[in-house]
Amino acid sequence: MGRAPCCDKANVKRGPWSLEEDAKLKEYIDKYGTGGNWIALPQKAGLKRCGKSCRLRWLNYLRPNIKHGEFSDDEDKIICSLFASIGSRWSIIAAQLPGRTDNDIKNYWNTNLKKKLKGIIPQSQRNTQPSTFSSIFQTSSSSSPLSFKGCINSCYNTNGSLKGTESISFSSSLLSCNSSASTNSLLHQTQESLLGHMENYQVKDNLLMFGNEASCSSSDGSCNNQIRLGKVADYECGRGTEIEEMGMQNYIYNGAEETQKLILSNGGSLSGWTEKQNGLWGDNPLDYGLEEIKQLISTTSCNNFLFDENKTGERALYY
DNA sequence: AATTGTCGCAACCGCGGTTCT
DNA sequence: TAGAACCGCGGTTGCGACAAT
Repeated sequence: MGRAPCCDKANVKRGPWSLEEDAKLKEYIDKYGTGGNWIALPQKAGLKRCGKSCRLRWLNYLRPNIKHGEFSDDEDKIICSLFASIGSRWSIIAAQLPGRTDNDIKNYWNTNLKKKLKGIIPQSQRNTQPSTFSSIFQTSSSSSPLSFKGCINSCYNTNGSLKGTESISFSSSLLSCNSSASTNSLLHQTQESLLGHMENYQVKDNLLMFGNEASCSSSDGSCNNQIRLGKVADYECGRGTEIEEMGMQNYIYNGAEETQKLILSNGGSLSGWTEKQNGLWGDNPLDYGLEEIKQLISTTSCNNFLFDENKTGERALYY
């Protein structure tokens, strides 16, 4: 048999902690420490609380040197940088910010930082935006281990048609190497994602289409308002690994998190795709510039679009 | 002044890995 | 070695405070 149950759930108090409870818990831990056993602690301390609740209260509120209140710009930057690098691993992020708790940072992120960093223009301007913008989307599926993010950068003329060469890029931290199944799944989800979130696009027969089909007018039959969604059937892990697929040339970056890039193109050459030495491509998350972080941050928000009038051309997004 | 809506944060829930009997 | 509890984590919820109408 295993251990005895940690607490009688019917007889433990829940909800906000009173000053008296705080004092009891603090006094007990100051005197005896946690003893490495949170479950036994409340009884010893004379508290009618679950051990789990005591632990949370202590770690997030009562323990010494906890910082409350405003986050500094430096803290903002560190949070953003680390989030861009490792995602929502709040405990790790908190470890880099003395006095801050994971819960604190998580709340701060969800309620302040995301909004602070996002330059979201009103919905009413989306479809009439005449200049360059980037559209960010993310999708995830509970039925699949894949969770990926990506962006489409598009230049639109004032009439809403697409202009210039466009590119689309995706990244997935969970995509396994040389797995065509994963790749297919990714592409499938990509299409669903596009269909679900990109109101200005449609996917038909593996073609991501901008505007309407009638706008296809090239003399050679090719359409500059279409992007072919193909699969990168085979690729290698490793930073700087060069791949070629459908006439494009790009790099796959394999960082500490096994992050890899799957990049799809409209079939033409993708000039401008190079391995960056700094910024987003950097190894050290703290090397990220704030503007770049903003872009990264935006990718973590489901179903939201970020419009950036100052950026043109291709850009990869990853985390 | 009363009502409704929004925001921020503390606390809870559930899951996965670890530890213990 | 199996099974149950413990621990820590990230996601979500509930509620009080404040703002807008």
